[in-house]
Order: sequence, then structure tokens, then C-alpha cells
Amino acid sequence: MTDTAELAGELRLAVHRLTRRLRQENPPDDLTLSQISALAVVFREGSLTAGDLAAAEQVRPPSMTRMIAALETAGMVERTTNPADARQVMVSITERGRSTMETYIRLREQWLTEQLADLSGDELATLQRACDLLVRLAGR
Amino acid sequence: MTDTAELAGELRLAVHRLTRRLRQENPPDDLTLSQISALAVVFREGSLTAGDLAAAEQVRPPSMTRMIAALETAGMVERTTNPADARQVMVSITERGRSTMETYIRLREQWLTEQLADLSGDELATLQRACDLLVRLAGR
DNA sequence: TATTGTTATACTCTATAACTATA
DNA sequence: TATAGTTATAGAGTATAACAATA
Repeated sequence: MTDTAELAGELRLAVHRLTRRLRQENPPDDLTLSQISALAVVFREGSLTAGDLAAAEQVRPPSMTRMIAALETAGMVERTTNPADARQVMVSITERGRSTMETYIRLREQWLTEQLADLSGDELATLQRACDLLVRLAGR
Repeated sequence: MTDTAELAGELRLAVHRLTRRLRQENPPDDLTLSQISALAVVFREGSLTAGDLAAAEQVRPPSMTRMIAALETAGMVERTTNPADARQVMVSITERGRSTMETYIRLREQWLTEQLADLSGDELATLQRACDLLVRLAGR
């Protein structure tokens, strides 16, 4: 039987290490990984409020304000006030943001992709199942 | 067959999410997760140089200098100059550091442990195998 | 009064570049 | 001259508290 406390420690360490390693690989167009992650939501979902975007990314509103400001400065998204409720800010992707995402999807996670290419089919399947589990855990 | 580029994207997202979620759970004695991680190495390995500790944790020397300073302030480790080579700083765990680690190991990763308790044996086995793979990937 | 978002502030984590001390 | 570590500086990523605007 598996010792869950032991596994928790190993999992935390493993995730910590990979996060550090991934940060060393530069995403395209000088966007950070967090910015890419938020932009991907706008790309997928279309126009949505700042609050919904914060919820989707599981960050606090001030953190999302920062990310949106950075993405706006980079010309990736536009902020507009919702006419139906002037408290809300609608965030939508620009042409440039769309093309950046399309390029990014094509070259996605290049470093990680290269590393994965060395793994066996079994190992890839394990990681695939693990991804779903990690996202589930993070959503608690 | 698995699309490794697709999987790379999912894996990056999953790891990102879990890192953020874990950061919300407070480690004991006001130590951060990174500090606990470094302290665990000193606890396991015994006295070692700052450089070896940086290598073990896969961070740059200045980052380790910071971590060691924080751990020293918290009374968890001691820094001493190596008499055999006065350039080197030896880092060793204090009584307080040892007892903190022992408590931590006992309560380790409580939140994560609780979440894991809800998973099936199959799912735990998947995560166990995934841990080894993630650490291997991070080590490239 | 409640909700949405922003600003102000602060802390962790990490890096590169430049420096000091020792070998 | 080379190595070990530190200091100075900077930037990403995030949070809480206080605030303004709108409902």
C-alpha cells in the first residue's frame, strides 16, 4: 500500500523542481508563462470579465489586474468597459494576441516537448493520467 | 498515440496550478516551501557546503545564499567556515531545525496528504510513477 | 450596502553581474 | 588566475488591505 504522506512530499518536491526548470525556458514574445496561461483562456473562451479570468486562472483579482495590464502593454488583449454593467472590465484578445497564441500552440512548450519525446509510451500515458489528477487536486 | 506537444501544454498547466494551490497552504514555523525543501536536504545529508546545497536544490548560488540566511535567522541551520578551505561555508542543521523537520515529516504536506486520501490506489500509483518522471525531466 | 476592479504595499523566489576572500 | 560565496539589483508572481466606481 502507498503511504500518502510520503507521496505528498515527493509530489510537492517534483512539482517544485519542474516549475523551477520550466521557468528557465523563455516563452515567445517575451510573455511569461503566467501571461501565456491567462492569454490562452481569453483565446479559448473569447471575451470575458477580469473577475471571470481571475477565477479561471485561480488567482486573486489584484494579480489578474497585473497580468491584464502586462498583456495590454504587450498588445495581446484589449480592456473595455461592459456597457451592461460599468463596474466590469471585459478582456478580449487582439489580432496580435491571436497570432501569438497560434504560433505558440504550434511551437508549444518546445523544451518540454523535446524532453517528452525521449519517454516511452507507457511513461507518456502515466503523465497524461497524472495531469488530470494534478488539475483535480489543484481545484480543491 | 500521444501527442507530446499537447501533453507538454497540459503538463505545464497542471504543474503551474498545483504550485499556486500548494503555496496557499502554510508550512510550519513560518518557513516557506523552498526553505523547507533546502532544510530537508541538510537534515538528510548532514553538513554540506553552500555550493553543494545549491546544486542539490538546482538553484544558483545567490539564491541559496538567501535561503541559508533565512534559515539561519529562523534558527534552523548554522553556517561555519570550512577550516580545510576557508572559501567554503558549511551548512549544518541545528537542534531546532532537526525538531522542526521531524514534526514536519510527521505532519508532512498535510493538505496534499488529505487530498490524496480521496484518490484510488490506481491513481496514487500513477502519481507515484509521475513523480519520478517529473524529477527526471526537471534534472535535464 | 454589495460588487467589481484598481492601487498601494509587501513578500517569496529566483536570476545575472559585480565584488570579496581565499586558494 | 580560478573558485566559493556574498552583495547589489532586478523582475516575475502573488497576496492582503484600502480604495473608487457602480449597482
